[in-house]
Amino acid sequence: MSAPPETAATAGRPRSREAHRAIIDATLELLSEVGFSALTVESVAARAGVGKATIYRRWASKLLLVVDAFGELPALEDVDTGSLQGDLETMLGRYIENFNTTPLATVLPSLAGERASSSELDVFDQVLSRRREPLRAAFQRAVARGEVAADLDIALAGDLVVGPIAVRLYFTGARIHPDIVVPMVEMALRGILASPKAASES
Amino acid sequence: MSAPPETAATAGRPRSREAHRAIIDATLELLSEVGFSALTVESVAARAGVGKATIYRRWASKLLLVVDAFGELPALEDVDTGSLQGDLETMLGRYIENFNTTPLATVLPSLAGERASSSELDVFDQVLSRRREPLRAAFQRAVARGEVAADLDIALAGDLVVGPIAVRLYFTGARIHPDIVVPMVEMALRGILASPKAASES
Amino acid sequence: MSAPPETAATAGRPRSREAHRAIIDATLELLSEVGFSALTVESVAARAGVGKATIYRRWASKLLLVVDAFGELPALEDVDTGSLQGDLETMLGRYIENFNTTPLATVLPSLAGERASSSELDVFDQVLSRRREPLRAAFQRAVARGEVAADLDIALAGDLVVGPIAVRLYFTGARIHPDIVVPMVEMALRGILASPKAASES
Amino acid sequence: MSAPPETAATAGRPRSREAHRAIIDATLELLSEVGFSALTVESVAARAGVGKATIYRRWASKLLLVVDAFGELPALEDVDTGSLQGDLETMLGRYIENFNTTPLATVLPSLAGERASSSELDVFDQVLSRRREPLRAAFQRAVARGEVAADLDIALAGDLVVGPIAVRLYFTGARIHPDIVVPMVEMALRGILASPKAASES
DNA sequence: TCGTAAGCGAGACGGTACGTCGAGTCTTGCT
DNA sequence: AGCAAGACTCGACGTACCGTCTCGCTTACGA
Repeated sequence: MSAPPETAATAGRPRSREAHRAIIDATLELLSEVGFSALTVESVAARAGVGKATIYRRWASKLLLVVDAFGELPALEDVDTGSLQGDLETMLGRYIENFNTTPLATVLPSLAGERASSSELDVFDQVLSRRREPLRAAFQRAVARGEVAADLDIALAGDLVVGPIAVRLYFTGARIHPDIVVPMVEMALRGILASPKAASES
Repeated sequence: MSAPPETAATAGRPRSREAHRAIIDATLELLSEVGFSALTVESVAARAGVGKATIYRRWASKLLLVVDAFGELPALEDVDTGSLQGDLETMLGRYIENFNTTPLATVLPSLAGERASSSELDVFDQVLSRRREPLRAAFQRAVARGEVAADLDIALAGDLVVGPIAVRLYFTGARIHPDIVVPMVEMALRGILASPKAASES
Repeated sequence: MSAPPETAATAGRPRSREAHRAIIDATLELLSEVGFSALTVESVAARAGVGKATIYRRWASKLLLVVDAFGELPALEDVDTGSLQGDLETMLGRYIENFNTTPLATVLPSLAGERASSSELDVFDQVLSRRREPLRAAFQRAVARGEVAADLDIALAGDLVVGPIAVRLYFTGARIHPDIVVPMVEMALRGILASPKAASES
Repeated sequence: MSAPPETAATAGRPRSREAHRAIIDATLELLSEVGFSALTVESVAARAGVGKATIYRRWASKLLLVVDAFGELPALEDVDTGSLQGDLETMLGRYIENFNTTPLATVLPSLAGERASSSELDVFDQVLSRRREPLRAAFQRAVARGEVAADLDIALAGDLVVGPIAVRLYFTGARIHPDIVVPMVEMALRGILASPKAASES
């Protein structure tokens, strides 16, 4: 992250926190309004009441600015309901709400798409994996509770749960309806819970 | 699609099929070489040995050109092995190979990302749903065989199967290893096959 | 213009002459309306109801077309009043009228200007010298009458008479007022008539 | 003229004087080499080592740029020899030399021709009249000396002297030979000096 | 307390690509 | 073979952004 460094000992005028905030805010506003590919650094500067150099002093490129702004958008939020199904339904239900209340639904695909053809977006990977951390945590709790097999491929299980949302988000112009969460989690969870051994026993 | 229209009787010199092909081919080549966001219409024109106007006469924007070129990249390929699991493993296995042999792995996320913040990509939706049609067909065969419940939500089932691939494609820089297909299909399929009714019966 | 030709003749060039006229007329109209530098061959073709190829079959370039069209604009008109002064005043007076009734005032400078930086306008020279021929003729009559010195540099004399008009036409946006002709001719003529010998005798 | 304004206190980075000079110089060079109508803004930018936007920031069009560059080409140069004839012969003689040493011979007709069909060239008029100022001054000195009639139409007299040069410059591809100056001035001057009154006296 | 080093808004800079337009050529089918 | 229509290549247009670079100013720290 490029938050104003705490490191001291720098001479000269310190970087303005207000400018930093104004830039991030303007970026998020504009992402909502015009989308990612129509976003220009010049418009961000104008909206934030800031010179372009002030932006480039903090971020090396427009992309990295947007990645940082994206980092302020709501991610999966950890919830411990006591059961895996409860955790997943709550977490994903809340997360989906963000698609309608923040530019997340456009920014996330845009950045992911850009990452595919850009090499400078290693940063993006870290942001993404951090954002999915609560999901991993929920699975680990389930393992600890003995709710799922100990040798469960947690990464794959996570992808299975999140997959349908990703597919609809990327491949569909339509909004994702919140009601889909329950059947979606249910179906994915059956696949996850029914370990091969259990399946053969039944 | 902007394939030369079947409508006849147009006055004037007809549009050149060679130019059309050369443009699409150049686009695909350049997508492989430099990726989507570094692709320029000018470079396509130069590579195809074509004037820019000839491109813009056919496609209103770089984006629509790329969508059309994308339409020529390999999609899911229908295979009927007799079992749902066989179908899915074969289809997805083959499809994943394309990520390493075509620009698909960069173009698909790029276009999906662009669609999120662009309104002119309605076309893209049609292309995408056509490309997924074989998946739907495989599920319908399974329904006909009684292999899965008749009231299965086929769209959701499809998303569940494809989801993990999408997640890894979009959110990871890493290549998708072909070996993941078998466990991936297995896990998804367990969720799909274990219908609520069957589960309560057992 | 697309009405079926009345000519009974079969193949060949049934509309050839009409097309030629239509092209020249359209060119002159458009020169009046939009001026030389905004004139496009495409607009001429459209106005004339003619294909571009039909124009290029006759003229090698837009410039040569305009030169030809220019050739149809009124030139100096030979008049024999019996005296040099009478000839010049009449001829120039009439000529100046054309500046207000034809696109001459814009086309002539435009072509002259183009000639300066274009090598293909040799043709233009011939057209120009033909257009000035009546002036030369008037001077030769004056020589024959003994009205001017036999060794008069007729070319220079012509330039002197026409010069002020040229200067005003080229260097001034203002229209040339017809009343200027009389004093202009008078002043030039005094320079021409007062031969060095006559001057020394007086 | 677009010389850097004297107005102070403008925010932001000031416009580069070097860029300005480089653009004008490149324009003049290219005018010499390829002529007016083959001059492109892109080539000027390339030659000057400047972005196109830097040119368009200063001049609204190629035409206005060339007008400004033209303003730096040598004009009539005021000379006071004591006699009108001496002044004119010297001034015009020197001026004609410029036709062979600068792009003047092509730029002047080109601009004049363009002015005829373009409304944005009001600027050009001012440049032209400033350039002819020395001629007017010479005539006024002659009036003061009593060398010519006090009521002489100076504008007309100027046009008469300059006229033959203009005619040959515009209507002839041939170079203007310096030797023509003496007879040309002589003939024009006789017309100017021989006032109507003097003529009637003789 | 004051110099100085860096940050600040503004906006010009060199580039690069955009999407448009026109010149002059070529290719249809019709006459 | 000429014609109207219109697509073709080429190349310039004028615009818009990118990321960098001055300008003339604050603004805080350290001497």
